[in-house]
Amino acid sequence: MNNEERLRTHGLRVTHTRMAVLDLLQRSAKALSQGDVERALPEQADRVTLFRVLQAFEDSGLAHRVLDTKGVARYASCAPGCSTHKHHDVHAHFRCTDCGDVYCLESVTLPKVSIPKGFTLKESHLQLEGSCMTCS
Amino acid sequence: MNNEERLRTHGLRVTHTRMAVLDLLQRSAKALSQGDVERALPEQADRVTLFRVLQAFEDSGLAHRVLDTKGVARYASCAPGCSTHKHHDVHAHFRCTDCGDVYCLESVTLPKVSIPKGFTLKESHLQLEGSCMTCS
DNA sequence: CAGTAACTGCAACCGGGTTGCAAATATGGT
DNA sequence: ACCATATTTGCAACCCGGTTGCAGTTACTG
Repeated sequence: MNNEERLRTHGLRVTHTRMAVLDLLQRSAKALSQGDVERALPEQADRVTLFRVLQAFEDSGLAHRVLDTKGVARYASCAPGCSTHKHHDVHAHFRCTDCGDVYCLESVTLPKVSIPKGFTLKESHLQLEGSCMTCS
Repeated sequence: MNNEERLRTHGLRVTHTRMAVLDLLQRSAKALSQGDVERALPEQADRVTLFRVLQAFEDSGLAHRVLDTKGVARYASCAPGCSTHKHHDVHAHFRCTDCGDVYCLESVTLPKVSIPKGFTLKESHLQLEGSCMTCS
């Protein structure tokens, strides 16, 4: 399935910006912030548009969102199985404390945990920190 | 050891604001944002001062910092064993997706994980999300 | 190819994080 | 108790990411 179909099947219209951003996310090994996307895009788009495009991607299940060490949102393209509000974002994330980059580690599986009563667990995220291959 | 000694042994001068903030953090079951502290404090202090107080607490090992679901920093008082830049912040954090509050779960232990080569692991954080006892 | 709903761009606002500097204050020595 | 000094505070100001409202533009439907 190409990106055009992918947008359509997630209920989004096909526009230049969306195609470009989706393409960018899929090529990237790291999760990208809105600023990263803004800089990487050939023709520049309004930052609000990029904000809404990334927001739409997350809502529709095309991308998932992680916070970097600074608390800034970064986006990475989802596995094909994800759909609207049903993310399968069950992998760990590695945040480099030197460059701030975020990588998705598909290989690391999440542990089962038991939590105190009164709390209802919906999701768990494992965040690893250290140096990435280029910084260490 | 009382809070005054605690400040001194961590190399910080004893001031009204610091005493108040430290007291506040220790009484709270949740991690507090700078805004939370600002609102909770009896006599109001400048937001920059609070920012620096919390920063100093983190640097000196009096408190540790977690990001909430919005990426905003929240602080919780450390275990007595923590010292300058040597945090023992090895517990999991529970973030309530309804009210945004963050709780430290001392009971949940972190799993050992193996990461891809090229990466150097320094810290790991387990973030749990769901509803807290008051929201669920 | 016309109508409509969706998307974009702009201006503007918000709040957290951060710095530089001058005034106030905690601490150690006399 | 007082002085000198290094630390801490308050203020003004700035940056940046996130967010909204609205008017103009564009993608899809029939």
